[in-house]
Amino acid sequence: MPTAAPSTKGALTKESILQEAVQMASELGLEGLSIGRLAEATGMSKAGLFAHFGSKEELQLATLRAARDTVAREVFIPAFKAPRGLKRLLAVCDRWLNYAASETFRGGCPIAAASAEFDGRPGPVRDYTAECMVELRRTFARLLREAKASGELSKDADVEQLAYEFDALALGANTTFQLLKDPEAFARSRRAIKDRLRLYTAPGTRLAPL
Amino acid sequence: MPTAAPSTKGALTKESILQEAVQMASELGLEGLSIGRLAEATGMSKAGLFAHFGSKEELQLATLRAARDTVAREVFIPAFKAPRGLKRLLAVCDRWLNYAASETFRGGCPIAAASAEFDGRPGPVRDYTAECMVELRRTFARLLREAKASGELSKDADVEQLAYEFDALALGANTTFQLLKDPEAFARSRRAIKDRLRLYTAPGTRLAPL
DNA sequence: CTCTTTACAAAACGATCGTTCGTTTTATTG
DNA sequence: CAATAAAACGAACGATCGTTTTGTAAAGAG
Repeated sequence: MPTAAPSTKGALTKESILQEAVQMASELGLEGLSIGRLAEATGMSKAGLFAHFGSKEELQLATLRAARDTVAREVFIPAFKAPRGLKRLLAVCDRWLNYAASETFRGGCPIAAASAEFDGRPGPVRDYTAECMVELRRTFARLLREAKASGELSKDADVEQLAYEFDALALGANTTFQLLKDPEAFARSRRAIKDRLRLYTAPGTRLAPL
Repeated sequence: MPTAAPSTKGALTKESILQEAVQMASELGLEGLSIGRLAEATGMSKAGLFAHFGSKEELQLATLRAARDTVAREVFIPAFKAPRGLKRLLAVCDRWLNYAASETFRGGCPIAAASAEFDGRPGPVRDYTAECMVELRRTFARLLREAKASGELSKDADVEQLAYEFDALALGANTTFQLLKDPEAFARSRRAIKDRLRLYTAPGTRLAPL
């Protein structure tokens, strides 16, 4: 659910702060996202900015929520306009890879970055990150299940296994691209997903847009 | 090449420092690895510890080198005792996944963690991390090429593509396990690699130990 | 044993961290 | 307009960051 546009002054600046915050978090991580640096980038005072969140941890959570909203807006919502089943699954894959390849976030998906950063630090930030990460895989699994129910996907396809693999391939493309700056990663992940799906679909099935 | 055991006092304590450093880096990242915290953990003074490295960046690099030595010792060297080709490839996969699942590093592979942490921060740390990451994929590619040359692997297998996929699956297992603490990830990645390989090997080929 | 180098510690540096306190500016409302 | 509430500020807090300086004990070489 993308947050509705608010009108009050406070919520407005908070939005613009978070817009900058997600960029910083995608490049420097949620710890590198320091209040002083963020204040400078937004042209505010540390104290004024801080008051919007009350704690660094809440700023981190708000930043993650903003990133998740963006994913919903750029990936899930448009992809879900495709008809239920295989088409929708491919739309999610396609949109997510485009999202990761785009300049939406200068440092790649901030949620994926946070998941590596906080996987060893228990707390609400870690929990929320894990929830977001699981969301993608669960969506894959659900869409695969639908495709199976409708007969688009073979009965002997292991839905959870495929969802796991697609998840690893999507995230892997993001990681590889950020580290090596070589966009071939996206093509490779697309190809892997396509190849994998072909094994469980009727021969000649169109797998556009992948 | 694991560093030979040194004898001088300084090199000895430096080794014990790095032993603690890789653990910290695996849990908290290379930035979370602070000199004060590391000094406390090793029972030394900040200054005394610092003198061994001269800068934080050099400490980070030394920590990465130590982690890479461990990977060589626990994964590559033993796996390379397997005969060239498919067996050796499977040995590397198997050993790497065991390494990621083991308690060798409390927070998972420190190199994988560093690659997510530094992919947006240019400099020698980022460069070295990228080099280490590429090493795994290049090894996969080389072993696949050998397997292809020896006829173990079908002529129409895309070596680079498969190496990419195995890389994503190995790294993905590490990431997923660290975030969700569910060891099923390793079994899933093993299965995915095995399934993928079966497509390009003669029917009935043994894919132990995976 | 002596000399020299190496290894470590204690203390302090300036910078930055997250956070708090009062105050002042800016919006919103009656 | 005046009254009230919300938003932003400047200054300072203690803590920690990486780093430097200075001094001393231990280790290695002759």
